[in-house]
Amino acid sequence: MAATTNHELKKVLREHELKATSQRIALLKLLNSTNEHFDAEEIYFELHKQQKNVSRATVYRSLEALVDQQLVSKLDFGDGRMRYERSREDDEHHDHLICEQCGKVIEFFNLEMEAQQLSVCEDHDFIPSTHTMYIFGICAECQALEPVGK
Amino acid sequence: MAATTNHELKKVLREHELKATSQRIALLKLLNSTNEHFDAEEIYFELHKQQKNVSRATVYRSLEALVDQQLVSKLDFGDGRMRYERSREDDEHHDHLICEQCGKVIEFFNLEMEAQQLSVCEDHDFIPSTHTMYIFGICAECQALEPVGK
DNA sequence: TGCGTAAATGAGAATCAGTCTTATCTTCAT
DNA sequence: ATGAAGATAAGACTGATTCTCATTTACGCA
Repeated sequence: MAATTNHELKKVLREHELKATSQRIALLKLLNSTNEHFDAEEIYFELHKQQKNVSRATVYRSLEALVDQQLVSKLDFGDGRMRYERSREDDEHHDHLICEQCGKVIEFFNLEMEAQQLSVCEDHDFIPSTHTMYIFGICAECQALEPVGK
Repeated sequence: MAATTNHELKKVLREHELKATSQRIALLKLLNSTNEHFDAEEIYFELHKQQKNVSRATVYRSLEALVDQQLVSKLDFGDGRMRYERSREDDEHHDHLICEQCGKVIEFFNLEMEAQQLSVCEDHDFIPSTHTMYIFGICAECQALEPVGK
């Protein structure tokens, strides 16, 4: 889903049985253009910077629809608001390292970890649908700035 | 931290540089007496059932203090409110399987998974402090009720 | 054991993310 | 081009959590 032109995005939306409104196109275009993990308010703000005066309610409703259709991923960093990122072409799930100092988000994928998760589910006769895995800590840059050496 | 008497709890609180107020003692005692994952409102309600008329603000503030001192763990199941559980004696971290049908929470611990997490952190020169790992899906009982066979 | 002070609490106002309502537009199949 | 289904704007509303501030309590010290 690397679509970036209005026409392509329109097509993508229709393929997912969503009406191709200008608001949704703007939203998808924004998320497709960045690797940032925006929250709803930031998305609202970014759209307004682009003269796309989408209402807050529409930001939330559109994000919900796009998440349902897996065109967008919803992330919960545990700080009380949800973040959103474009979903990746490959269906490859990735998880996140989150720096508690600077807020940077580092993505990673670890096959062995995914395998272990499946194994745990099997052990408990549990059918997994999704998972969230966030590791909080201090990133390399922040370690350099404020040596935690002690 | 298997303390359960008022005296023991008082000692535990003082060891963590927290004033041993009756509210905090009641709260700790409640969480130590169960394996439930209560949210703040449930805790507020449970305390009132026991004639401990702790205010909501105090429930939140005390929980925060206890979490800071690692006497209590805070869990984010992603449904808009935080849950709290007593922290475990052994430092053994456990993670959660959460049934999307009935809300049941199954705890698990997987050494290999923890090892993989450390390895990921090393790869990224990242110093981990905590992590959250929740697997959402359907538990065995709910599968039996509503066969997902399909 | 009584005191003073820093810390904690209660009550309710305030905040903040997110959802809902309703009247008004758009999209798009026909 | 047209109308029904679906989407939007604006702001009210909700529910969880935090804040404010006046009052109370814990506890180290005299």
